[in-house]
Amino acid sequence: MRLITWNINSVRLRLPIVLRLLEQKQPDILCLQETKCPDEHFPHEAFQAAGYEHIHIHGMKSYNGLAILSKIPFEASDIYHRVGRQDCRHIAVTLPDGTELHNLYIPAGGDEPDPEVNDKFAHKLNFVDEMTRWFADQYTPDQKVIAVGDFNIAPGEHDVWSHKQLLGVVSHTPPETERLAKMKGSLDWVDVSRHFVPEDEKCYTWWSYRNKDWEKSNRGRRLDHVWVSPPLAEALRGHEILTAARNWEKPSDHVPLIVDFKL
DNA sequence: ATGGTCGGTGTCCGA
Repeated sequence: MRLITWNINSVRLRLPIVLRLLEQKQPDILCLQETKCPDEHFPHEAFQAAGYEHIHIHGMKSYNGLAILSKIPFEASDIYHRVGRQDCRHIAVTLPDGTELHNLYIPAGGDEPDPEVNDKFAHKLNFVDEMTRWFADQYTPDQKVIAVGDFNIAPGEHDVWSHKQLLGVVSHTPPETERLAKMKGSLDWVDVSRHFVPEDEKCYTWWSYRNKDWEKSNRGRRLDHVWVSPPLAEALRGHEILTAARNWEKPSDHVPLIVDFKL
């Protein structure tokens, strides 16, 4: 089974390159974040024509929004974590073998890393705390669970281009990385990118739009993640960060993260 | 130390 996660920052604007990804990489399941599209405007037909018959979406006007597109049938869940807001940041489906797949878009958190003065940062921390509690309550580590998405946190020293320079920058601050570590403990999750890429090797999935020469300066961050519960770790077969997609026409600032399983 | 660019929407907000 091939699974891809990608923050595409508008599904309507990005439709041509999403179809290109499907054509090139032929995933069984594609999880999208930041679709920025109300459900009634979601381009179902284009994805169904590409072979992705099974679609679960949760979108809204202008912001946020998620989609799971699949060749494999699934049962859509009606669980959504909103954490005090009307945001669309969490959807889930159950696969035929019972594996539960969660697609997450954790809040970015604004600029100021102080929950006292910045509501968006407070919301981000609360969101991670709530997901941590919920995963621990909902599951035990022997169950098959996958969590993917744009977590908007680069947890490790080598998940950012400069650990020292980003310690005070939202996405890599200790309150965020400590909370994400707790969330990782909620189900003894395996961080799939670090399962395949050594801990001391730089690894990024996002490069800012503000840096035109993103490839040369390479000031990236690893904000996108695939986590699996322990029983699925032995099924992992491969992993690719499709950095080339950052140079596709009208690119997203995130690139696809591809994971292969033998199930 | 600062500002740099996107997308959706509506003349700004969120990333």
